[in-house]
Amino acid sequence: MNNLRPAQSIRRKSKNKRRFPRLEKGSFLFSKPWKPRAISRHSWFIPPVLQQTFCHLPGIGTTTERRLWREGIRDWPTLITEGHRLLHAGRVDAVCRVAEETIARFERRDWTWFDATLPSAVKWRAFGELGQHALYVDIETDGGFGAEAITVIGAFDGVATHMFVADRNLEAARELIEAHPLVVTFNGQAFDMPLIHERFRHNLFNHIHVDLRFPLRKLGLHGGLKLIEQIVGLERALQTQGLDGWAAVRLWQEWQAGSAAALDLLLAYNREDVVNLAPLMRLAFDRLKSSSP
DNA sequence: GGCTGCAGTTTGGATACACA
DNA sequence: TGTGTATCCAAACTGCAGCC
Repeated sequence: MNNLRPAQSIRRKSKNKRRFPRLEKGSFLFSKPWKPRAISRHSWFIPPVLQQTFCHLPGIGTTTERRLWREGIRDWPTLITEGHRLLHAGRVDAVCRVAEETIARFERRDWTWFDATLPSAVKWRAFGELGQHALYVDIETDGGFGAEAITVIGAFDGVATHMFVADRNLEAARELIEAHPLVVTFNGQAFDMPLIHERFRHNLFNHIHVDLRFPLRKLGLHGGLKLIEQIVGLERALQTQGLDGWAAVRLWQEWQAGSAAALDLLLAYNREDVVNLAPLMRLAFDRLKSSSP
């Protein structure tokens, strides 16, 4: 039987060799120090969880993964040296081969490989290793669905927000997205990221993309982003309360018609979207991590 | 060696969902 | 409303162990 998940095997295969910021200490595969940046809301300790992930290996599902954890196997090198006593003999070679490749890809920071290989349900674990370098992204469109429909790309890097507007500086968003190994969105798997990839089609990003919609749903947080924000107690400014994606379309049309205030409000709305993704990601990571053995 | 049962993984279709 | 993905669930499949 083919052990590759079809949806994963046909995904983007980037050979992008761009270099990205080195990770914080705590990642056993990282030897050189990463130059600290400005004070960040991400400056809490975040444990490495991605490196305890085995369910992307052939023949290993969540059940076997949990059994490996129970047996004290908590990283890929240990799995390679001790896995033979816990895995079916016929699978050990294949598992070790992919585990070795996983380590090599991790050392090379080939996040595109992880993005294509990790089951979507566990991509949130990448926040453990890459959370300090996460970029929270949200786009607005003119109502259409296509690369040219993008009107605004908003991004929050944990310190500052960055707004990119069509016909002004939209292309500059590509550089910011390129520079981050972890991109966090809400429903971006189906909407934001396909459009962004189409828009910057001449570039191959190297990042792991976490769509918060699904981790939050695992935690029982159903509904759209605004509803979930209310549930967890995230507040919005008075001026942007009640706005939604369709309002963003209308505001863009008003701006095109000459209303500068409409663009200001649109950017304020998008800015809140991306800023609120950060605490939601942290919440999802903390709760899902604590629910794992 | 062949059969059977079991545990675990994979597959594929239907459905739900959230975005603008 | 169109889009695209994840999730759910049942069925099929794989590999192993035990038994004869």
